[in-house]
Amino acid sequence: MPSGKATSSDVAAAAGVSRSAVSFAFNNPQRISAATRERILAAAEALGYAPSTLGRMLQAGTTNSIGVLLPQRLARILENPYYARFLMGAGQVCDQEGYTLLLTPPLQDSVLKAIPYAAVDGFIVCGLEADRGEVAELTRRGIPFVLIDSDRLEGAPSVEVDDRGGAREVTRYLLDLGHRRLAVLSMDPGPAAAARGYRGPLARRMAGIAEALVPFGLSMSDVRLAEVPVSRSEGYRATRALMAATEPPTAILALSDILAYGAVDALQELAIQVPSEVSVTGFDDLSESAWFRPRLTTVRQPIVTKGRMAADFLISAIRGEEQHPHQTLGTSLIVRESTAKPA
Amino acid sequence: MPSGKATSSDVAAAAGVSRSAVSFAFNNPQRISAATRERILAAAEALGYAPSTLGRMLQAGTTNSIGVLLPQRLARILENPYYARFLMGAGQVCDQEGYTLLLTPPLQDSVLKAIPYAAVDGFIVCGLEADRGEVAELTRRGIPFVLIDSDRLEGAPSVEVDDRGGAREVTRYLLDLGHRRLAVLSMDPGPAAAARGYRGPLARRMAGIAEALVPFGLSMSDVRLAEVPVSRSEGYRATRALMAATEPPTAILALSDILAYGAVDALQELAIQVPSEVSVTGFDDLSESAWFRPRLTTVRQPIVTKGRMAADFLISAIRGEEQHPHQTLGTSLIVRESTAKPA
DNA sequence: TTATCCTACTTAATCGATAGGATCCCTCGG
DNA sequence: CCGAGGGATCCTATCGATTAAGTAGGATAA
Repeated sequence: MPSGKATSSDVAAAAGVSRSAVSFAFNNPQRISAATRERILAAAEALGYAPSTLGRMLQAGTTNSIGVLLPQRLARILENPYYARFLMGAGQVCDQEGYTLLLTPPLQDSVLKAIPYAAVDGFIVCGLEADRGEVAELTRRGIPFVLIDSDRLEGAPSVEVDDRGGAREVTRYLLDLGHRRLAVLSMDPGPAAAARGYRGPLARRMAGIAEALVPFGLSMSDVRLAEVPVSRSEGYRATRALMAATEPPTAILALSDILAYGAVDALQELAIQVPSEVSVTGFDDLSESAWFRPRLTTVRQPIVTKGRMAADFLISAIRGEEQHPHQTLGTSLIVRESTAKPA
Repeated sequence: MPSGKATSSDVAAAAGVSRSAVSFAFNNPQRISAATRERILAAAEALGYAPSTLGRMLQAGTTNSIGVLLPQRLARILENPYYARFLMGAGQVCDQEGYTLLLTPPLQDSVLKAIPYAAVDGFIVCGLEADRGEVAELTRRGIPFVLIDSDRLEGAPSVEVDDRGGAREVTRYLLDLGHRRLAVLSMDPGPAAAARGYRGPLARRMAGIAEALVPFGLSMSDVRLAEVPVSRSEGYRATRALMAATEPPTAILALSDILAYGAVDALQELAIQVPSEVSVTGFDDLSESAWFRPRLTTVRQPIVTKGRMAADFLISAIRGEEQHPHQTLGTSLIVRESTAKPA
């Protein structure tokens, strides 16, 4: 048997029928006699025939697959529990609706280049910061998409989070406790940030922090800022550096739980008590944060819901139901045990 | 502009050339004059034309995508850090080779049904326990695949782990420490297990445990066994039940780090000291386990390497290079702080 | 007996793009 | 002025399946 090569024509020839008959045998049994159907199926079996996925997709014009356009390489994305949870939310909807999930990382470092290589019915576009070439490209291709972790954009559905409010709240909380020497442990905004300033969630969080500082007569220039890639070890390293300064901070406000974990690691190693000597806060409220010791005070954002909603919006768009829904999800401050009044 | 509807014929008509010319303009510039090319590209731009992904794939016979055939729904898979790490390994290779990664959960609870809906060049097949219908189906379709977390099978490349050795080693370690009342906290083998017995990694781990017991004059009937779905809270619940027994175990041997975390949670809540009163071991050595308190003693399996290797084998198979490589990866016992001699 | 209707298929168009080989046209040498 | 050469361009088969529309043959009804 010529492995994997049998086509519907081969089966048709073997069974002495036309290709249409073969198709009917598989998809439309009532349009063909039982006897012929048997004959066709037998021939198919003998030849090891299975209908080509691509052929069917091309004809049907649908892939039953949704793409996730990622801002970074897979290896980086998947080591981040944030994305795991986000994908979980999107996955819930996919499970229900029978879609598969195509992870599409940049191709040759270009998100744009990756688009033509993904056979999907629509995209969830994650945190694109740089230019908006992607949006134009998707629009011109007529592929539905939903924006996530980006800036709100008319004409495109999106799911956003109230990052600004969350950041404002946690900052105010620390200030209310009496902290004045704050350090912000932020994710690396990438090389483009110098030129264009912050974008998306990071911009909103920074704005929220700045906002909260005002009533206390402080500004961003009064807080120490460390920008590092999101990983526990980077959080650790940055915190060690931060604490080595004269007048080290009394509170570390991390913009990601992962970074906060690293900060606590560093403090523990330096034998600095959390929270009695230094307070630490996170952002995200990953499930691990409740188990973490000390239990982490953090800003909860509904990551799973975000994923679910993005997938929901996308599927609506694919079906041509809704046009351009926007949704902003709330955040909430979860006070646990990693924060206290300064010594 | 008729959004997303422009085809190469439309462009050809608009530019006054044939469809081939359009194709050349995009893929084979040297076969066409610069002037015509410009004209075609201009027409394409005006019409909002972009070559159809599916069309190209059908013609090229390649999708640049590899599928991961998953044994459970996406929502379940993605909440398990084990899979996140595995996918990360596979993702590293995809990044390098320019493949996308298609997550393919069962369709209507059937792994088999999901296969025809995935347009991929090959599959990584994860932990299929039930029957082997999938292998037959993939073979008949002529799609390359690699088996993971399964039983070794001639005629199909696979990447396995020495689960048996790892389980034997950790069991012996606990016995050597002096523990005699062991509890095994195992993952739920699913409904089929009653009829067919254990399969794959679980079978091997159980065998390893049994093997280690022999020299000490013990057998599986001397250890308590709890089988639960892999989640921290299930580990917690099972452990509470385990400890409520008369003569509770002095050591809990979990077959997954996640379950071990849950076990420690439960013990801490019961104010039972780990490791001085009860020892706990895991399996996997997730990166969190080194940060966990007490630092978890566990069996390390090279999950990321497994993912990388699976993807490597698969891509070799897709390119028709290697035939049916098998690889068995080693495990190693990582002794940390969650184990000690019994009181 | 003939018009009518089904059943069971077949024919052919369609989904979009790619590329081998044929064809066209221009230029240059003889 | 004609033929050869060569670059530009076009024709058409192909990838593999689906499905609207058409047809042959038999059964049914008038």
